[in-house]
Amino acid sequence: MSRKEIQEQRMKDYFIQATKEILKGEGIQALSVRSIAEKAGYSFATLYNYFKDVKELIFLCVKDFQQECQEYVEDKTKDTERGEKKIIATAISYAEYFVQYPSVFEIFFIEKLPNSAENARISELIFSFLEKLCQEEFQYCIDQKSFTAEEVKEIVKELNCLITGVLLLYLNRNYPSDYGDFAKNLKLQVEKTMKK
Amino acid sequence: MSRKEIQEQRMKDYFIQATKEILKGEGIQALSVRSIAEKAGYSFATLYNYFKDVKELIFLCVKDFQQECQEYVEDKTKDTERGEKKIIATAISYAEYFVQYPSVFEIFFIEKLPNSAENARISELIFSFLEKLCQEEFQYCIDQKSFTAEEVKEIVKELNCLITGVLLLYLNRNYPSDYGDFAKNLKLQVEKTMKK
DNA sequence: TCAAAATATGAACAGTGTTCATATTTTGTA
DNA sequence: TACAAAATATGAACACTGTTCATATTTTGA
Repeated sequence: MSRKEIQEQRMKDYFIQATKEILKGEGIQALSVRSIAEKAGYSFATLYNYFKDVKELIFLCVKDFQQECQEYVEDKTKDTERGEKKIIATAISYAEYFVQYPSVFEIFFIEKLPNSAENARISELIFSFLEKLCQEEFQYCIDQKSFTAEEVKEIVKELNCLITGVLLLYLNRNYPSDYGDFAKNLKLQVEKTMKK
Repeated sequence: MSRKEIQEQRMKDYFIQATKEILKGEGIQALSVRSIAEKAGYSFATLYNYFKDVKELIFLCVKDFQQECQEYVEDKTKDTERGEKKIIATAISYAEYFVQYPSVFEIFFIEKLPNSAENARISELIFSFLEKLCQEEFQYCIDQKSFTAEEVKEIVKELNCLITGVLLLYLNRNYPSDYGDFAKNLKLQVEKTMKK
């Protein structure tokens, strides 16, 4: 990276960092071009010298949040025995992360992405993320002959859709209204999906 | 209803009708207090003499859309044989309706509801809607002893979460990117859920 | 017919994202 | 070191958003 590129990336990181902090703290309803710039210590207009619009900035946070989520999941599941149990624990921890940071769920699944080749890649990053988290463990299951590769493909898709829906209904429609019920339901359904 | 109440309801209906038309036509991104009022033939300020805010107006459309969706589903499934097959057809038609009207999906599952007793009722209306659509047929299955009441309770919950997730990923993250793949996946997963 | 009540309305406000001309700073050369 | 040129930061302005409120208009009833 040239001197210039380093400096430019540093500027971008200030804005990205500010965006992440607001999303994890005050939440997405507090996020605006002006609030981001203020937290970064610049004018809102400066932001436009580094990003084409605020959506670009927002979606640049996805990778960082995924990294953080992955670390959360790995820590939560590190003592779980390998195989099916670990996959279940991974899926549940993945969901827990979004309950803890609802605004991250919004960015990942709700915030609109204008159609473009770049955004298609971001989209893919998002919807293949759970698969990525479980990949190693599913491979282990295939090696152990507890699942075929074909079965795994279907299960991953189903887990992904299921958990996304469970989260959306809980976070946006308060269903179930109690967190305990949500967690119980999540566990039950994830286990069921693994059993089929 | 008193004369006054009739007139007031009529005014409300003008705004509700306008809102529904915009949502089904130009979509939610074209929906604003001013666009609704213009379509209704009044000033935007008049709207506030009948609704406390635009959210109240938007969520008053839910019942109408559910009615419409129900008619769509009933028409699509009227020739399907009773029992499990009809439930599957119902769930798929339900999803199809939202693919046809993505803005209705937004209202139902994405648009934020401020916390209140009134909104809790709207929320319940939404997340129990699929159950309502399938209720009669599930009862038939219970009577036929193909499912127990306990099983039905779990299956309904799972169908609900699953379809919500499938729709969210398709409509907001273009996953899968092809409608055919979406429909195939939807069918497969609904059938799987019924089989467990 | 006319006062009183009900209703409709535009101005105004605070917020949003974005653009652009300009002020400021940094850079490289003379 | 001085200065012109390029790079960068910025506030004003614009077109939107939802909402409030004083006021203009219409309807009602005596």
